[in-house]
Amino acid sequence: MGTTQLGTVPEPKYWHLRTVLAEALDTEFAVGEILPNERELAARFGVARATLRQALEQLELEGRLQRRRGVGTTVAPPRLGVDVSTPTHVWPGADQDAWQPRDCVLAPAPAPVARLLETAADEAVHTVRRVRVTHGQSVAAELIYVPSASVPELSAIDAPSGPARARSVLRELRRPALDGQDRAVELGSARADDAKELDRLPGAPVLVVTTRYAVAGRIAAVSVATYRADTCRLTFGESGDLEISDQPQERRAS
Amino acid sequence: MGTTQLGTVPEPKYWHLRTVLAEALDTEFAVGEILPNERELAARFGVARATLRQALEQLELEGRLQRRRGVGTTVAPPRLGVDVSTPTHVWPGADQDAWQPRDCVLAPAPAPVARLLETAADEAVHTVRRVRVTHGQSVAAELIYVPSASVPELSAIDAPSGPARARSVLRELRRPALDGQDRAVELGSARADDAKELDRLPGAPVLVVTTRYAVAGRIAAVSVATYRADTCRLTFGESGDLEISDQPQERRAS
DNA sequence: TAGTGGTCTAGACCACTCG
DNA sequence: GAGTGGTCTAGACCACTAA
Repeated sequence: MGTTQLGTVPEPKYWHLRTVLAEALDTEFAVGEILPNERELAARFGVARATLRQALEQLELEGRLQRRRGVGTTVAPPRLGVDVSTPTHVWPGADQDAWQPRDCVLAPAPAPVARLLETAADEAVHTVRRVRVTHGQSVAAELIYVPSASVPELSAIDAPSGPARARSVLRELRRPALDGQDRAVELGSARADDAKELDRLPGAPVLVVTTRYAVAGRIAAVSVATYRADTCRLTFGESGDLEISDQPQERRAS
Repeated sequence: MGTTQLGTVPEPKYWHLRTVLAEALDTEFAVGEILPNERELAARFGVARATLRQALEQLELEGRLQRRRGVGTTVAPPRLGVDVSTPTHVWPGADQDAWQPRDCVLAPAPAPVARLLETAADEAVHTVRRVRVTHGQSVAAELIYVPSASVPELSAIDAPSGPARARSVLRELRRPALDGQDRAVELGSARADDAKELDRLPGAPVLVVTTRYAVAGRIAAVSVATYRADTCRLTFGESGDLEISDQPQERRAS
């Protein structure tokens, strides 16, 4: 038996369909244009609607399509480059950045966050919720967790809730000198509350950026920001003008 | 009308199933354990197999499950933290890093890459392929594109192809002084060749890290690295020991 | 060869948007 | 109310793995 079988691998229909559609998007459609509806596309390609949807899901995951219930499927614009790099010693909300404070509650953090903060699982922490808006679009929702022990002054804030309280907490947060921060990016799916904020359905793919803020050698705060994976490209450094949105074509073997 | 309707939103079955399964994973299963097969699980929960699969797909996307055809569905270990931060002035392959050179060809770059390099779409560029291995696992596949003009010495390399040529090219690449680099992360789906290298099926979700290398104010090289999104968490800075793998629980509204 | 996940079908109904 | 995408069903067959 040969080592590599060339013609014997039957490509799944939905994968082939994805390729065909991707080429059509490049050549026959403009950004924002509406595609024929799923039932018509499925009929046109001679496949079941579920199969056609599998191909569309791929293209949506790659940021090339946008689908909205009740409206239709449109050709997505290139992904927005969103800068997530920060000066090492700057707290969130330090200056007029792109974030809009939404609310702040005092509640126990989720278990994984509590582990990062090295607090008891049931200890209440200040939780600021804010949303990042770029080009008129909500691209990220963030939760910032601050244990009371990190910034004692927080307990003196009297605004009961809402954006006002969130702003106060962020202001007080700037008191302690920040040693540094580090960051991790991973794939996740939007929880119900984030999905609503981002105008997506629950389960939509998101890029989760977890940041730890260190003060005096300890983690003083943790933020978990979820970015829309379909419309965003996270940039670090001065790479805001990067223009990679298309998938590279299939390469030829050597 | 009230501002928030609590019981009126019928949660999709697959989403509810995802939650139930996620809790079961936390409490009843150990890492590596094999779940009952899909047909049995579907029967147990009284749903169609397709619906059950939708829930499993979510959990796989979140890195909590691993599914292998012919084998079964197992509980995934926490995601590997993979450091993707680099000193600003260091070329790839500069020292003994975790990458294994595979091959190098001289071929036209994909259109989006050519745009980044500011080369003609049909101009042949040196393309190094290498694979990143951590803990005995292939976690990323990378293509490094270097136009001949950037490093003239490359044309003198005589190794025809294979890892030897790839190593030679990476060695010559270190000649010009690197001004700096910048980086972007976005969601993509694995092409056939990358999927094979990463032991995944085509279309599997990947985190695409695009790096531009600047020399004398111009982009001298571009690398596109695709990381397995299911098993990897990309870390920047000293955050290698971050331990966020679970999704935060649903939070209570204020 | 038995058992697993992966693909595919042909329907049905629902939730949402918009004219 | 018409049209869209989202969810769901109950099957079928295929590709792959391992005993």
